[in-house]
Amino acid sequence: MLSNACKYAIRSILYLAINSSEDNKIGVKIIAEELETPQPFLAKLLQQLTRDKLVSSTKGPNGGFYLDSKNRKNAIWDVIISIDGTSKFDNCFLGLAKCDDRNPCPVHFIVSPFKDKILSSFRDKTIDEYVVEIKNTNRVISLKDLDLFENEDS
Amino acid sequence: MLSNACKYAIRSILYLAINSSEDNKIGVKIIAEELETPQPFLAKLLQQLTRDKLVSSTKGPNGGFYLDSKNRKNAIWDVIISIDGTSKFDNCFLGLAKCDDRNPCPVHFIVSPFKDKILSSFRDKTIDEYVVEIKNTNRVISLKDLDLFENEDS
DNA sequence: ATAAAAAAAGAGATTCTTGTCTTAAACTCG
DNA sequence: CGAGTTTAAGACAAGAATCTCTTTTTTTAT
Ligand code: FES
Ligand code: FES
Repeated sequence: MLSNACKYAIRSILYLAINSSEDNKIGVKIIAEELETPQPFLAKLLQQLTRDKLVSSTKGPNGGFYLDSKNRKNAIWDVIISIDGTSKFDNCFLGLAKCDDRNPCPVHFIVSPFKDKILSSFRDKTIDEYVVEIKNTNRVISLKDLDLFENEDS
Repeated sequence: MLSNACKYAIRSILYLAINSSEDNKIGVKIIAEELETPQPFLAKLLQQLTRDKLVSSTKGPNGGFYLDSKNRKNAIWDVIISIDGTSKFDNCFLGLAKCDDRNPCPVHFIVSPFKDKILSSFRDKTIDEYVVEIKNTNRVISLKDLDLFENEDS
């Protein structure tokens, strides 16, 4: 559904939302290590996001990427638009030319409610709100955070 | 989620399930036209499906592809395994290394129920059963069938 | 000023997916 | 048998996605 590029970008934005500030800019190197993504490739993506004003950056020593308060008012959806475009969300799951309720493919009514949900999750919440939700519910973003509950079987 | 190749393959199987029989084999050319897919590419896919005994074929005049009663007992899931493999269904939507309920990414609990549904739709029904469902509910398979209800606004 | 640090930019390499082309093999029918 | 038809197979080509490398520009700190 999403390209690798877009997945990296979303995870970067969330990472920056949680860990960065104007006083604490983070370099590509760190971000790439934390998210375990290819470094120069991620750099390209961050450049793209910066061009589209979804993240902020400064050069030089103590420079790096961060989110200012304006950036935090955007939605994940804006990241998807910037990197992947929206076509993958509009297209039919089985590749038919059109996807709508009146000419549904065999899985349309399974796929369609899911699309709506994920869409509203990405589009109707600001990054800020997203982060609050992530913190409240202990969601994982980077890879290194995995297996948080390794030894606490429920 | 699914590759083009896999979408073509699924649509072909469904097309053959509805339109072919041992007495009515269908050539690649016709199938490719009906589904509006690149012909030689589809031929490759049908060869692959034939190797995996998901479709049947005979060469020569009046030859072509068809589904025998054994083929019809398979599931769409078998097509996906044959063409794409299952990894796309196992992987995390945001590209994290593992996808499970204990280390959920921010969208895990949105994506996960959908995966279960689509999976059971593909895995727990035979092609035969799928076709019955398609016929009962007027689902669209090829592109040419689109806009069936053009002038019957509900 | 100068040196170091970091992003920006652009060219290039690799791999994967998609798609094409050509030849071989098998089958049918006259 | 022999001509025609259709799948099978394999090599090949184009394109996109992914990833890398090098150079330039900007900023900070000394
Ligand atoms: S028509 Fe196929 S997903 Fe909507
Ligand atoms: S952990 Fe991301 S979808 Fe399950």
